[in-house]
Amino acid sequence: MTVTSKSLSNTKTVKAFTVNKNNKSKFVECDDCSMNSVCQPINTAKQSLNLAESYLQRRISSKNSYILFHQSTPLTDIYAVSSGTFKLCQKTDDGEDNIIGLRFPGELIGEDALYLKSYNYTAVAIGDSSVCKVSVEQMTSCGQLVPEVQQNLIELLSRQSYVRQRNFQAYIGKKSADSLLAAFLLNIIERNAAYTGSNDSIELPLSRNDVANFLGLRRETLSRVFSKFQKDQLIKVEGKNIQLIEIKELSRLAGF
Amino acid sequence: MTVTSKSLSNTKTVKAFTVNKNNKSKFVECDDCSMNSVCQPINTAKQSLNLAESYLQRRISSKNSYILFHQSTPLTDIYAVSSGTFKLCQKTDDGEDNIIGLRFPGELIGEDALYLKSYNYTAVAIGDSSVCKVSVEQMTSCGQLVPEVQQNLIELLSRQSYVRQRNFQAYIGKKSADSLLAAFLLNIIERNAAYTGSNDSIELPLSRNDVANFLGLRRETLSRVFSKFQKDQLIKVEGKNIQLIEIKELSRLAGF
DNA sequence: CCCCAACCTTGATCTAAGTCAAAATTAAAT
DNA sequence: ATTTAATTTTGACTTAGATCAAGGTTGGGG
Repeated sequence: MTVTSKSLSNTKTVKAFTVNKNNKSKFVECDDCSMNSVCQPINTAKQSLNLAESYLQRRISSKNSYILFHQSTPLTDIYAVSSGTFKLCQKTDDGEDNIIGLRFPGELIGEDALYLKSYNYTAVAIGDSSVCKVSVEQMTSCGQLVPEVQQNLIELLSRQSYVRQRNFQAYIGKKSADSLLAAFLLNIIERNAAYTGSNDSIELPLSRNDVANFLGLRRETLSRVFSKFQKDQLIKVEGKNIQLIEIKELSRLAGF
Repeated sequence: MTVTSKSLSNTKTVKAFTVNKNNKSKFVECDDCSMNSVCQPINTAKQSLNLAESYLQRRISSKNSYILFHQSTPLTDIYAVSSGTFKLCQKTDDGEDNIIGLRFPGELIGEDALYLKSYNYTAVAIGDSSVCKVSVEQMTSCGQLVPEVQQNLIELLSRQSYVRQRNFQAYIGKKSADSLLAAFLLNIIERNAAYTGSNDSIELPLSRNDVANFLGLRRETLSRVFSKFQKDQLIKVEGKNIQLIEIKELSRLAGF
């Protein structure tokens, strides 16, 4: 069962660190986290492994604009967002910061550096956030002793492979502002659904500027599309909260 | 060294199946193939594993328009292109075929289905092509016996994670036809460089229509940009052959 | 070799997004 | 609470790409 999910570990999911749904800065449930496969307790016939002492640090908090790591520095850790949001940025030649990805609770950051051993973007917290952190070096040496660790890493990577492909598909070949925004809203709400418990609304921490940057639109254009979507009763916006009203129509616009 | 490349296997690379560089339909060198890590001979202290008999089939050839697998069918195999090109397509609601990816020699197809266990696009050969094929089920049972197989799968997935991220970055946030085409040309030539031996030209098997579809442009627009790039002496086009002349300028246009 | 079909290019208009400028709203700071 | 700064929205105009239409190429089959 090399590439099957839920390999061994009938051990219970770690829920000690999650708090209630009403709390604004709640943490994602471990069950809903992409890191899950490599940070559940591992009990084999021979030994029980204390992850915290081996390679795992849970729920490290960080303030707005905190930088997890810088572009072009050597890989040391991979992270999972446990609360808040992170943006992944690259500097362009003209010094502009380009947002090339977003990460929400339960999603990984930096795992794509496993191959080249160095990060190829800068990861920045948007608002108060927190992460769980896995030391690659330490996990690696663990993996040599405990095969289950390897198995779990395979699960993590194959799941992530799927997530990335899906993300790519969401945006490739889209050009119109309408379809881009529709795809964006559906994409981020889906990615946050397990965490927020809602599949039609989100508390969007990004500025319009950041969204426009990510989608490759001008902020004025994005603003107009937001206005149009509201006028046409496709979405409802209240401050940072965005609620989808006509999901069918938005899906059609997005080409899903 | 769980996630390090070149784990064990000091065994020689399989080169028996490659032919000379001048041959039009040559096969990619195994050294340059993403599948490499899982299809090299494995010799452990205890046993020598015959991959061909276990889970691997080499160089299965296919003609133009051959379909490797269909969207929404269960995962059975993952493939590496050994010659030719494949396009990954999804049907849109209005019946149109949407190209959401391309795969060149040495690249994987279908590995992103490991997580959900079903393919989420249709893979179609463009021109005469061939693939190497790994049976997931068989490899999986092998992995339970031979830990090196697991290790090799980790390498494969982490490398692929990087490749995908890079691919995503190439297109996200790009809107202008110039930057899209520049990014596309640089991207595909880079991805083919090891295979073709050239880092400034390519024999592009796709129709303009397919390229336009993939980039989300109209074929007329794409054609105009091609014309402009030629007029400005950025590229030279002769039939299916495209040669980059001003790589610096193209990189600037692409925002790299 | 010629014909037909598929593919590619070019031209003329139209439309959607970019640009520039200013007003309005929201957030931060004193 | 009031001022100031930052962000967002709206308007007028320009430009790049889409659309519609026609003319060229290329390539395979008789």
